[in-house]
Amino acid sequence: MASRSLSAEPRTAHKGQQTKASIIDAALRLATQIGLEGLSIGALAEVAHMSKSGVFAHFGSREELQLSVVREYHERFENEVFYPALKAERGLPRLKALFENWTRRTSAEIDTGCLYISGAAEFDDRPGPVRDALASSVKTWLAAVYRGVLQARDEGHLAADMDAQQMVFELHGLILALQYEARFLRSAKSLDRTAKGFDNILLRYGAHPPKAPKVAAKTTAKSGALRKPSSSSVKIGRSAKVSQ
Amino acid sequence: MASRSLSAEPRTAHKGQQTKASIIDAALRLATQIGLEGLSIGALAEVAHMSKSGVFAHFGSREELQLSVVREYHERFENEVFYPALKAERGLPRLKALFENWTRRTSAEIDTGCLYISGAAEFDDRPGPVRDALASSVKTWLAAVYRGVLQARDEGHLAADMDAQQMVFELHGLILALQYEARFLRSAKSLDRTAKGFDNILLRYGAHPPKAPKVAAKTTAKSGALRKPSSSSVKIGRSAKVSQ
DNA sequence: TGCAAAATAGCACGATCGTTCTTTTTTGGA
DNA sequence: TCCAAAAAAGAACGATCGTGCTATTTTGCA
Repeated sequence: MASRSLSAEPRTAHKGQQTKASIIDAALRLATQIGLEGLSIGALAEVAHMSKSGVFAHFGSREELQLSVVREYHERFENEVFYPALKAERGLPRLKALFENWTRRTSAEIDTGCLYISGAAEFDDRPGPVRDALASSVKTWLAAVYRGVLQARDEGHLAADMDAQQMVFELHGLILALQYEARFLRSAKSLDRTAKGFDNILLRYGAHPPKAPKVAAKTTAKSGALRKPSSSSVKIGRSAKVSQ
Repeated sequence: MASRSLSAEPRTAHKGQQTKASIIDAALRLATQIGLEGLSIGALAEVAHMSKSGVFAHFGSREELQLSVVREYHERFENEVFYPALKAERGLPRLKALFENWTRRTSAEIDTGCLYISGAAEFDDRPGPVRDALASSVKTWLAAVYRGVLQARDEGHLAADMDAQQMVFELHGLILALQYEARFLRSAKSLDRTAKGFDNILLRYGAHPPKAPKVAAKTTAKSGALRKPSSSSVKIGRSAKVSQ
C-alpha cells in the first residue's frame, strides 16, 4: 500500500495528474478573483477548455476541488514567502525577510486577490473541511511569524519582555489593511504605509534604533553570511497550534 | 415635487414602506451572515414570510436590494459608532470614543459579520453601484476618523508633526485583525490585543503617556464635561473625499 | 361603505448550479 | 500493434437563481 514507484497504483496515470494540475492552476486563478464560493465547475471547465464532467471527474465533488485549491495556494505561499526568508540569518533579519516577503506577495495580490483573506470572509461562519483547511493554513503561517519574532527576541534584537503574540497581531493588521485599502479602496499609498507601520512596530518592540533609521538595518541583514537554512527544521508545516 | 407631507406622492403609501423596512431588516441580517452576494430573494422571502415576487416588487432588482442593505448598514453604523462619539470632547477623548465604539461594534459583529469587510472581499473586483456604495461608505467613515485624528493633533493631544493618514491606516489594521482573528480564527484574545495595539499607537503618535499607562486615560476621557456636540458640523456624511 | 390604487401572491421563463450515468476517445504497457 | 484501463465528453436530473407577467388581496381616502 505504501510501496512507492511500483505497481501500487492501478495502472499508470500520467496524463491524468498532468491535466489535473493545470485545472487546479486555472481554478486557483479563478478562485482568487471571484472567491472560493464563486468558483463554479462550469466556468472552470470553460477556461480549461474542457467539459464540465471532464473537470468534475478529477475531484468528485466541488468541495474537494475547493480543498485542492486551498492546498495549492498554501504550497505556493510557502514557497514564495516562507522558505526564501530562511536564507536570512536568524533573528531580526529573518523576521524582516518574513514580513517583506509577506508584504511583497500581498501587494502583488492587489490585482489577483488573496485566498486567505477572501476565503476568511466567505467561510467565517460556514463550517466544514474548506474552512478548516483555510484556517489551518493561516494559523501555520502566523505560527511561523510568531517563531520568527521569538527568535529575534532570543537573539537580543527585540526587547526581552516584549509580547510576541501581540506583535504578530499588529503585523497581521498591517497586511490586512494593505490588502483592504489597496485592493478595495484603490489607495495608492498603502504599500508605503505598511512599510512605515512595520518600522513603527519594530521601534515599539525594542529593535535597537539604527543610526540612520531607515537604511542601516537593511544592509545589515544583507551582509549577514547568508546562512544556509542550517536547522531548516523551522518548517512552516510544523506546530500549527499556537493557541491564538 | 419637493413639498413635503402633502400630495406629492401618488396616493398614500403606508403599509408598503413599513413592510419594506422589515424586509430590509431581515435582508441585513442575512447579508451580514452569508454575504451580499449570497443574499438571495428566495431565502429572503422565506425568512420574511412572504412570496418571492412580493419581496421583489419592493426593489425591482437584486442590485437595488443590495444597495438598500448597504444604505441601511451605513445608517446603523453612523448611529452606533459615529454620532455617540461626538458627545466626547473634541480631541483625544473623541478620538478614543470613535475607536472604542468602532471596536465595540466590530467585536459585537464577531457573531454576525461586518458588511464593510465581507463586502470588500466580495466586491473588490466587481465594479458597479454596490461596490461604489460600499467603498463610499467606508471612505466616509475613515474620513471621519481622520478628522478625529487631526482634531486631536490640533488640540495638542498628539505630536504636531505626526502623520494622520498613517495613523488611520494603522487603526484600520487593528480593526481588520480583530475581525479576522476573532471571527475566522476564533481567537479569544483578539479584543485585548486590539486595545493594546491602540495604546501602542497612541504612544507612538505622541499622546502624552499617562502616569498609570492603562486606566488613567480612560477616566480622563470620561471626566470631560460631556460637551454637547457644539459644532456638530462634524457630520459623517460630509467630505467623503480624502484621497486615501 | 364603496372603489381605485397599492401591495402581495401565483406562476412560468430561461439560465446555471452540482451531480450522476452512459458513451466515446485517448492513453500507454504487453 | 493490440486492448484494457484511464480520461474526457455528452446528456440529463432536480434545484435554485433573478425576473417578468397576471391574478388576487389589502389598504385607505371619497
